[in-house]
Amino acid sequence: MIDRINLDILRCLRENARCKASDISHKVNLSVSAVIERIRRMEAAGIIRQYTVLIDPKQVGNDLTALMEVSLEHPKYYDDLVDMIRRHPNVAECHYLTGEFDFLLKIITDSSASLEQIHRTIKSIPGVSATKTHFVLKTIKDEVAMLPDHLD
Amino acid sequence: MIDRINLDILRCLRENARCKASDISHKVNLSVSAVIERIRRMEAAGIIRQYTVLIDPKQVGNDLTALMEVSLEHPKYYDDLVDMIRRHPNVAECHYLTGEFDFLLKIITDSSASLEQIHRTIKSIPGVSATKTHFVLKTIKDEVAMLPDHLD
DNA sequence: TTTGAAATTTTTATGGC
DNA sequence: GCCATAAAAATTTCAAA
Repeated sequence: MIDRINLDILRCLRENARCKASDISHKVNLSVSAVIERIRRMEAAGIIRQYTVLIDPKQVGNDLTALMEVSLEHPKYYDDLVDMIRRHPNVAECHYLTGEFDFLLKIITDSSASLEQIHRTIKSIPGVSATKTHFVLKTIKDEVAMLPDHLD
Repeated sequence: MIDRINLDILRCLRENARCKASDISHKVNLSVSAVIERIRRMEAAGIIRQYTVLIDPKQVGNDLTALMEVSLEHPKYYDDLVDMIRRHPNVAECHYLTGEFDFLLKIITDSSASLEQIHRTIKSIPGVSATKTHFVLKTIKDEVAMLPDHLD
């Protein structure tokens, strides 16, 4: 399914999800119909999950990013915590991890006052035994769609 | 610039960056022309940074995610490290932080063998004094375009 | 799976409010 | 800023290889 051509198509779409099938067809040397057919297949197979837009956080009033380490005192609290996290509008990412803390959350908000509020909310989730917050001073890199390089 | 209407437009585009301007125009009760004009303005202003695609990592052979804490022994190594990180194909995110380590990297790759190689590469970057790696057991949440809720 | 061409839909351009 | 229309361009469909 993922051959050299589909990888090139994905690269085009990653760079600009709104690019025209005719542009892609030139780059991959295939007809427009074939390109569209391949894209449809990748959508149906779930390889392409979603077309989306990257927004400048600062211009929509989200000027503050923080990473928060969260630990649970017992795994029985896992499901409830996950539910809360999924619903929280300021949690952009949440990963369950190996190591000395259990979760790492990326929090995006507009002010330190708001972060303080969020921090308090998370600390009060049942089972949360410890948190540690790191402010993001600068985001060096932030890529969303990683593609393998081993087919090149 | 970011009023209620533009926020609704961004919500549509976030859900599906390829959705038709006519669909958006129905949802926000505006003409197709007005919708397109507002989108063009947000592109020009840099509010809309990029249209992109979310890809299922597993289906393209990226089955392993890790978070790596990295510390520098001296700030003079900052620029070179940043250059290396930006060019590294398996580093999806890199944030410069406050706290007891300096950077947090998100690494996406296909195997633990490959992660071991990447880990060695990063440890050998000049100035890197310490690293600590956390395996991602499960990604609970991963949103790319956060929008403010205070205009609702 | 790919292609090419017709049918349909969308986008762009423009003039007026 | 917004709208409506017309022209241009894109996508979808479909028969055929």
